[in-house]
Amino acid sequence: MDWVFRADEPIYTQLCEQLALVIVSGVYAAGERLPPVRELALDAGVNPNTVQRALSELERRGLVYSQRTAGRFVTEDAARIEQARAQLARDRARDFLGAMARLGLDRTQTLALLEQLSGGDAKP
Amino acid sequence: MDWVFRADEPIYTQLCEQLALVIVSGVYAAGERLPPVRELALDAGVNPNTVQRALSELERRGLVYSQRTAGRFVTEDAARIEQARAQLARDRARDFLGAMARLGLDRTQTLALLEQLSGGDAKP
Amino acid sequence: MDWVFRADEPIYTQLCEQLALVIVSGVYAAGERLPPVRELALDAGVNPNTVQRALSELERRGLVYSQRTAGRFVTEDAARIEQARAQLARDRARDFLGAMARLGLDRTQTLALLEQLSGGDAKP
Amino acid sequence: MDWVFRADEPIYTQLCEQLALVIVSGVYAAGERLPPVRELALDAGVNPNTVQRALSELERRGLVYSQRTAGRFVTEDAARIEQARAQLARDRARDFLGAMARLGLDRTQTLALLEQLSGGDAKP
DNA sequence: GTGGTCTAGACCACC
DNA sequence: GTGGTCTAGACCACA
Repeated sequence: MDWVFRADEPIYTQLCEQLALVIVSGVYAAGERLPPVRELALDAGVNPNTVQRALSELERRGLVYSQRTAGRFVTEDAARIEQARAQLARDRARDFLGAMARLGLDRTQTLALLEQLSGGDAKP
Repeated sequence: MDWVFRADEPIYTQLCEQLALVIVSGVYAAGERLPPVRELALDAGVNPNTVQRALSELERRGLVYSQRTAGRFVTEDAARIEQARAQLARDRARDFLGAMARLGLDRTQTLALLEQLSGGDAKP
Repeated sequence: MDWVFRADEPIYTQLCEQLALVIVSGVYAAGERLPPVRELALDAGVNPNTVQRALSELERRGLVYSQRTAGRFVTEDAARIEQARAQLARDRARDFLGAMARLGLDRTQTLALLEQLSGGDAKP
Repeated sequence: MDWVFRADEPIYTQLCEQLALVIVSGVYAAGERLPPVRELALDAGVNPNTVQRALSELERRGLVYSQRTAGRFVTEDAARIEQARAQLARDRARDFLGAMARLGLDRTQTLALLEQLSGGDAKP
């Protein structure tokens, strides 16, 4: 993973978001064990406490659960993962529509652009 | 403006991108004077040279032009601005499709989600 | 190389021009590695940043490309080099015609002079 | 005038060259009075001694002559001026042929380029 | 006061 | 050791 953080939002929320992303993307499958906190912290270049906080939030959302001694695991509840995936997609889509609106494209134009884009690789 | 920079890309390119965005969004109209380099630098919290570099790139793209003593101005060529706007929209749309694909949504599902989202503010 | 700079044009543009010249002249062949930035800077007696800027412009023109760790290389695209060579020749020729015009020689007289000069080393 | 000097040759020779140029170009007509040394020096941003030296050389070549009290004048010998003009043109032409040779164009190709160039304003 | 250029010096990622 | 980026600070031309 390549962890990238912006300066305008707490790192732990961004970490949380990115972890949710890799989970719903299936990088870590349902029921799979997550890397230890220390390892994640080292990898992301942040403080272990920050990782802890992000994971707690994911736990609150029901995406991961922890077993005292064995570590943390992705939930085995596929519906939960699916729900999170749908939520992330919805958020992204909403952001996208907002960005396009700021660029002066209404919903119709945006959809038209996407249709057109899917056709083939237009030259950039 | 709220300038936010990520750590995975040079500041000057992000600055360039964000400036292009505010220009094509009409925050600075065609022919309008941009703030002085030093002011932008102070505002964005970066070195004037970095701003200079970003603006030079915008000048190369024909979005702005500079008058040595008077300052920098948005181009008066509306077509240029329109073209840049279309390009930015295309880039965003492409990124979006990629992100959705990573979330497991193909083109049809993505379009359906956008359609559905148009109705109103669904629960967050 | 003997680097000579005039005072009426930025160093980096002159550097760029002179580097283009040695490339299209074949001093550095297609695909060949250029000296490191720091070495060129030392050689030319300018700051490494200035060399960097000149090389970036050459890269933008497609005459050189850089590999982060290995150094900079002349493009392997012979057509690009040939195109640049033709462009330089055209520029030089245009300048020459202008200079001769300022000396009062029209096109016919200029061509005649060049023809005459071809014979051998006339007395200086 | 915009006086520009390189660093690889004594200023006085370059000054001499440029003064010869303005004379044979007719900026100062035959018999016309040249500006005082001090004025030229101020204008060119060099030491009056340097101007003196350049003018002495021009005097040696017969392009100018000095009258103790009245100042320096362009020679009234039109043939001398014409001869200098021809010499300058020859020098320039020789330099040009050399530069084109370094760019890989032989005399035939060079002449062809000039012919082609004179036709119209090709886009750069 | 504006844009533009240049220098000096630092740090980073990559191998 | 390589290219790349960034900062700090200076100077210049121009009006």
